[in-house]
Amino acid sequence: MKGLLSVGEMAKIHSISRQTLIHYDKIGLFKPIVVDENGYRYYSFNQIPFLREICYLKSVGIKLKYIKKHIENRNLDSSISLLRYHKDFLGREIQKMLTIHDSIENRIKAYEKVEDKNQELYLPTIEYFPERRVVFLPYENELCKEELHITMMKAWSMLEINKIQPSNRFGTIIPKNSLEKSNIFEGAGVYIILNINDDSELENAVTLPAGKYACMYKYGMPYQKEYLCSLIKWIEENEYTIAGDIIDECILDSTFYKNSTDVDFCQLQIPVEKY
Amino acid sequence: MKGLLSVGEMAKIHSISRQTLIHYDKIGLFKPIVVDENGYRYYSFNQIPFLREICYLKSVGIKLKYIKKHIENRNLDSSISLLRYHKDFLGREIQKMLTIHDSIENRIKAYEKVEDKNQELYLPTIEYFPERRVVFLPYENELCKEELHITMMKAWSMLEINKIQPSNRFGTIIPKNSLEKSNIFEGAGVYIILNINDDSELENAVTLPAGKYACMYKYGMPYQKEYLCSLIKWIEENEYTIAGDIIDECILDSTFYKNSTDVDFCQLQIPVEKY
DNA sequence: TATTGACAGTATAGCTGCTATACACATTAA
DNA sequence: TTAATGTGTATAGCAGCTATACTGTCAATA
Repeated sequence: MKGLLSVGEMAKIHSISRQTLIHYDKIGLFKPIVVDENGYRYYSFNQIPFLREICYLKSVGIKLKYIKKHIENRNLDSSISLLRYHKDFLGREIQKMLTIHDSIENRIKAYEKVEDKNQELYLPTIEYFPERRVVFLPYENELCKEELHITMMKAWSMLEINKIQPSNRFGTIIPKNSLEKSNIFEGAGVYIILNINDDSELENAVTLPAGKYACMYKYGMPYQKEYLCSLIKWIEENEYTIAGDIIDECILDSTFYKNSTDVDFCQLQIPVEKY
Repeated sequence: MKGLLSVGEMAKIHSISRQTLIHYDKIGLFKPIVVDENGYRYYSFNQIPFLREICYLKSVGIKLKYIKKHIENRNLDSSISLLRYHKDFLGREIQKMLTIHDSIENRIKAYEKVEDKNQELYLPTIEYFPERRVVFLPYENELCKEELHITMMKAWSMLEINKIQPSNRFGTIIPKNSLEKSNIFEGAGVYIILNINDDSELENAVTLPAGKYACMYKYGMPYQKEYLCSLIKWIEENEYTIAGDIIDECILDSTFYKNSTDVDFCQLQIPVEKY
């Protein structure tokens, strides 16, 4: 048809598919000015800027629904407000993605560290740890696998509710002064390390002090006391004293092992002082 | 069932819906260890870390398809490479979104500028413009509405092919030395301004010089010569000389006007020197 | 004139990761 | 006995198309 463009031509001009134009016609977003007796669609040259604008708005991520609403009654003010709204939305999305990007990077670093350390199994060493801010949640029942998993997930949910990306660094804290009690897990609980740049205010936030820690890598769950006893024995033999609460950090959880009854790969961390 | 968790419990622990767990079962991503005679699903506590990991990977935007592939044969190396791959992907996505964010901001600024300038219609003024880098594409046929739209879209596509976000600042350039010719549009073509931070190498990139321009806002298409003539007359009367190619910038295209036969809101920009 | 190829049309399924709905059955408490 | 709660299945819907299958139109060529 002379002076008009077919679907194919219109599609090609805008580098979109014929089907897309048919789709836009169906949803009423962008209709041809003429449809002939065979149902063939024809567009006018004047429609080119409209389709271009639709394609632009689509390309910046605005939903067709909103484009449709907008394009029907387009003016300078409505254009500005649509773009402002979407710009702000994008800004928030970018922020979220940066947070996730960081979270992944932290995880990768943690895993890479494990690759190096995997050798020194059951071997007591002294390591320095910087200050760590954690969220802490006490166990409510006797410590066992079930209680551990459930409490862990409660702590995890607490972070999610506060829109904090949980790190993969978590474990169990056993209070120093519970070591003398009949139940050494009295007052114990799970912790999850918060990212350094995370300054969210949290009720259950606790700070683990920087300093020297007697450490030991081991395969075993926190409720298996034998490794803890062996490390405490080493501390005494080497003329250190326990300077604070005991940390049992999960380095690789059971998802890394085929057999689901397998235990975690953990690191005991006991703050020490020389006397 | 004792020692096991029902769908509802498992869902609640992980802050996901029952339906989601059923869905994961169906697609084989995460299955209960026991299904009783009524079809009731039961999960073990040991499965908690697996589901947590699935939820984490999902939350950072990894597709279930890839999570499934990964989780079946999970180890330290595969975890690191999955995370690295996704981190890089995210990085690229963030870059794209930043570019779009900029593009929107530029557009908003341009529209805000129009809001101020809308008054001075048909009134010649002198404005200073900084250097502008543009992509230029000559008209191939006699200049008319059709040729203008088609050429404009060709230029637009060129940018898209080179993955450059087109700006909304475009128009027609008429060579200075064509003013004396019988067809003043000889050698004329469309241009689209490139964003300042855009240093892509392009065949058709041209730089419009910084300097003083005699300007006039008008409603009319570039092929309507009357406004151009009137502005040139004003230049002569005010003892300026034309110092370079004529620019006819489209400020608001026809998508801003209800009647599709309406013309664009444009600004003529003619570089001038005082003699 | 018949045939071919490039167009055009319609209808449907598929993608992703669920959510929502409708309906049926099981279990437990009042 | 009834009701509430929990479980099951099946299906549609969301967004924005893409892909496939099948049919019809038009112009040019053999």
